[in-house]
Amino acid sequence: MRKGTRNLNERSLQLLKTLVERYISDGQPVGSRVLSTDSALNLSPATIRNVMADLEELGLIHSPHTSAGRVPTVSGYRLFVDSLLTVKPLDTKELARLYEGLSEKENAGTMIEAASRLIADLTKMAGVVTLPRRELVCLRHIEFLPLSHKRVLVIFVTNEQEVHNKVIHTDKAFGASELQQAGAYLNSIYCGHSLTAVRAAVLNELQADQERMNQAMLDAIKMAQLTFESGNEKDDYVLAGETNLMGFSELSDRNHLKKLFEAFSQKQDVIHLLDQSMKAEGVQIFIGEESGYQAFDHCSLVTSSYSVNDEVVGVLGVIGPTRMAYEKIIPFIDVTAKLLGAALNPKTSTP
Amino acid sequence: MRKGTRNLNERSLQLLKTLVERYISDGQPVGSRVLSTDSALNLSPATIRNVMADLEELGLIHSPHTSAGRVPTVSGYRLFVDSLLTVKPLDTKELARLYEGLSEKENAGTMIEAASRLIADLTKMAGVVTLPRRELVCLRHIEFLPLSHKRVLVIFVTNEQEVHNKVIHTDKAFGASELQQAGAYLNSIYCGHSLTAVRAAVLNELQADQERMNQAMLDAIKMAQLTFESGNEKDDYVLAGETNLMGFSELSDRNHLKKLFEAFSQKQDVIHLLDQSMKAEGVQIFIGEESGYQAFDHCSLVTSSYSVNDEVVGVLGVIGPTRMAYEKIIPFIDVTAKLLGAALNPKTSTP
DNA sequence: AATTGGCACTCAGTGTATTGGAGTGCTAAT
DNA sequence: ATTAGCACTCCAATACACTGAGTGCCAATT
Repeated sequence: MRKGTRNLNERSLQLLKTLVERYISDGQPVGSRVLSTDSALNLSPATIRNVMADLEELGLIHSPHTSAGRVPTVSGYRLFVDSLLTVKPLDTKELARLYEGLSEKENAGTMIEAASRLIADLTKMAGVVTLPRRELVCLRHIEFLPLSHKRVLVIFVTNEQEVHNKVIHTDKAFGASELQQAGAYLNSIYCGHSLTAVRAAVLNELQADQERMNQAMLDAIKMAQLTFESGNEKDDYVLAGETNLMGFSELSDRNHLKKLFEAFSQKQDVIHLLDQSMKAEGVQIFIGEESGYQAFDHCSLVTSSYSVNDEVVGVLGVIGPTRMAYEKIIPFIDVTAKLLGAALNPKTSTP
Repeated sequence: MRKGTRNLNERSLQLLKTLVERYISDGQPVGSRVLSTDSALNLSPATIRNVMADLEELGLIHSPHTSAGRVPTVSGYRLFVDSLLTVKPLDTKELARLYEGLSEKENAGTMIEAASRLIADLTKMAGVVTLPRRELVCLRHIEFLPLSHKRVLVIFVTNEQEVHNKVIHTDKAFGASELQQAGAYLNSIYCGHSLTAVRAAVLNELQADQERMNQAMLDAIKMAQLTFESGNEKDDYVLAGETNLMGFSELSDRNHLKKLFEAFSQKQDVIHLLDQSMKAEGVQIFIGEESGYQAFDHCSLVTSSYSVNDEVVGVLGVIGPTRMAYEKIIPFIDVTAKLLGAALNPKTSTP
């Protein structure tokens, strides 16, 4: 505490910065000697040791054991990322690959897949991209087909040229032609509206005075209600390059790896985490335990929401070890999100 | 070679059998001493050593190093599985869980998923189930929607209540009503036919004399041709419990594990392998390198095709380390395949 | 007061030697 | 044909010394 008075002056921050940079590039605990030559400060190792002792006391760095160098802690990384980092501009080759890879895709789904794959390939880590939020998507076509036992297969197409389907249970059995009529009716009034709007309108109709509607219209509305009721949107994401993570020595522990992959296949935790970063615009970073999920304890997650028409519709990101090249990854994710948003923009969609 | 004359008599087979059984249950190389007490043969360790030397010369077992016990080789496992194995009847609890888990499912897709999950959970290894072959599936409904740039979105539903969709590129631009007519036409003549039948019929129509058809019919046929042309059926499978494999020490090597998981996510090799076992009826087993795919070098794969109406439509199986309890897994997979086939039988499908 | 050189200390990692135990192969005896 | 006995091999564990990197602290220097 004696030296606590000069906590975090310019110089110690500079040293923390070079320490983190050095550790990120080497993966070895970095000692006072290398730091002395590595930093432009021209200080002797002894001085640096004093500073490092301070940084350690502040919980920014940490020594694996007595005679090892120092390693950044989560708080150390956090400080580095928040205030010390000098982002590197994106490599033009990478930019070109991104640009090329995100164009000329059939529909939103394949685009998302391409984005995830690109992130994984270019970062050599795992890429993840959520599907665009369904609420912001427009209904293009809806249709009902009869099944047995009062069940109906609903098929609906959105403006992203994505086909969704769902089985609903109705009160009574319908024939094919009745269902066709219902579909035609719903198409005529709801086509082009967003799914949220449709849901709201349908609820409204049901609660409103129903006398002006005939039975067929009422049935149609009821089926629409069943189709678009909430709980429907099991948000999903596309993951790519998980196997890249198996190469990192810091994730080599079998148990950690297992936890991580279990989280991937259960999806739930990942979705929660991604949902959080959907709230904020721009790049967000979760370092190590910050995420709050044990499975990601030794990972960092760099995400960015992506938008279509200035409206946030999804999130993409990269998952890797805490020791990752944030200064490159952050701008990379930022740009990728923007490119994906632009590529998804339905300027070329059918009228 | 001196003792080659008494290769593989009853006794040595008996010893091989207990050796394999012991190794499967313990995971430790088994030596002459344990084998002497374990087998009911009442032989001294020395005698057993002689026999083991023979077995080793035949390539059935192998010593990791001079002073370790013996471990079965691939051929050893093969012989064991083919002729020595005494299958254990299926645990009634497991049977009950299987039975329960495979009933009451919405459609084929969820059934397949349930099956895969059940296999993984009950064996503590990885479960894999292919989707039912599309050729044996009937067309129930087909429909076209216009997209921009002479592209058309095709949606078709099969008798399993599965919805498929595909984007096709047409020669000219169609309007919504034209496409609707085309769909109606195709529905009227091809509904209820298997997809292979439809493909064949469509090709036939195109090659036949086209004078009796009007332009609209011709367009419809052409679109059907584009929809069902081969290369369409990207066969797929559902994998569950991959993470279970990370617990096995014999697969702990990071490199092997990575290869294996890459194979899982690329799917291609797995599909080829499963395709092979589709040809044979009943249970098939690939042990270690037998599969021919490097990724599975240290794994065994126990599969069985499953049938609906006496027609093989898919394969299911379990992937685990070569050291697995074959005597339990084999009947388990056998039964699961039969139950899945029965559960998929569309006795309750819509008329 | 800040910086530095010097020094003792700690600790992971490595190499070497030793030992015990498990298991084998071979041979001679039964 | 089987077995007991014995020499041999190899792994695994243990102990020990030694090195090198890095630290903490103190006293000297600026």
